[in-house]
Amino acid sequence: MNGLRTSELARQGGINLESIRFYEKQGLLPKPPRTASGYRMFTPDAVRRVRFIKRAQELGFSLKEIKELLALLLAPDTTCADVRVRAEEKLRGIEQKIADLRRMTQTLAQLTAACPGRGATGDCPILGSLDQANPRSGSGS
Amino acid sequence: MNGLRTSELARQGGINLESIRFYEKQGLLPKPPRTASGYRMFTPDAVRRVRFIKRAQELGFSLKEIKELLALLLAPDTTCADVRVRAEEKLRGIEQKIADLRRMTQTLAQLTAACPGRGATGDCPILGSLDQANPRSGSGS
DNA sequence: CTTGACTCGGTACCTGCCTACGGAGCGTAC
DNA sequence: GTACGCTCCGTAGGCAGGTACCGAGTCAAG
Repeated sequence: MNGLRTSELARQGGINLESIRFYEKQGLLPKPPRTASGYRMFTPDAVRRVRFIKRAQELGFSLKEIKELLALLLAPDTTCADVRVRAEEKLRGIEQKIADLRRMTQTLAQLTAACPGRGATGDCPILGSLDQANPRSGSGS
Repeated sequence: MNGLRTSELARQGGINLESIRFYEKQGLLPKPPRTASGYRMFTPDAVRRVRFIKRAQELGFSLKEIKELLALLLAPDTTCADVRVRAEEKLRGIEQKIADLRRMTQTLAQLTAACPGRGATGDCPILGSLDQANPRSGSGS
């Protein structure tokens, strides 16, 4: 038999062996045929699949979303548009996250800039800001 | 007694009642004195503490880090510099996350731009890219 | 005194993504 | 034929940050 064993798929896919079984359980990898004694026999196709999953993860897709992408991929009547919609949604989601994080960095940057870097904590604008109920991250009205 | 009860602290702090007990267990809130029958009696100070936690969370600090911040805040010999170091570390961490996310959006944006939005999935650059082992997120060499 | 709202504590559950363990069976090299 | 390593499976654990449930006790009003 020339199918890949689990560990070989894990190696070629660059993930942990246990993750293979985990993905299979989650429905991300198709249940492969087995040898008479129950060993999984993966085709090289499975390596592509694993890499697909990894790449999609790197693009910010959750396993759940990747599962949907894979379902789309396999559905005969899926169009490119279906896929693009997912990508665009994800894009917007990530942009939203970036905006959130940027607000955080702005506030943090302002606070660290205002912090003299010495003296007691009582004068620290960072702690001071955190202690305010509703700080405007500067001198409020 | 004029101490706040748990639910009142939760309300004023803007968090769930159960979270109060959770934070206490995690060491984020000091164990408050109790009435004879075991009810927690919080001082108004606890409201500040809860809001501190919430604000720090909004700035991207994990509960673990917030606990450290609070410890700093309470240590008598903490200087402003100690606090600023934390804030700067967090700032760098968040900037790193932003950079990661931006790479994702760039790739996704390129892919969706390249996607015609119609036709079969076989032609879809998005799925195609995910299927590649080592895509350069554009037209490779 | 009873009712109803509140609180207590512990524990279990949740999402997301794995990772580890243990005991059994399989396969191959020597 | 046996020793070693790989594989099987189910289950448990772990991080983060809570949320939910339960039975029992408490408090204040009527």
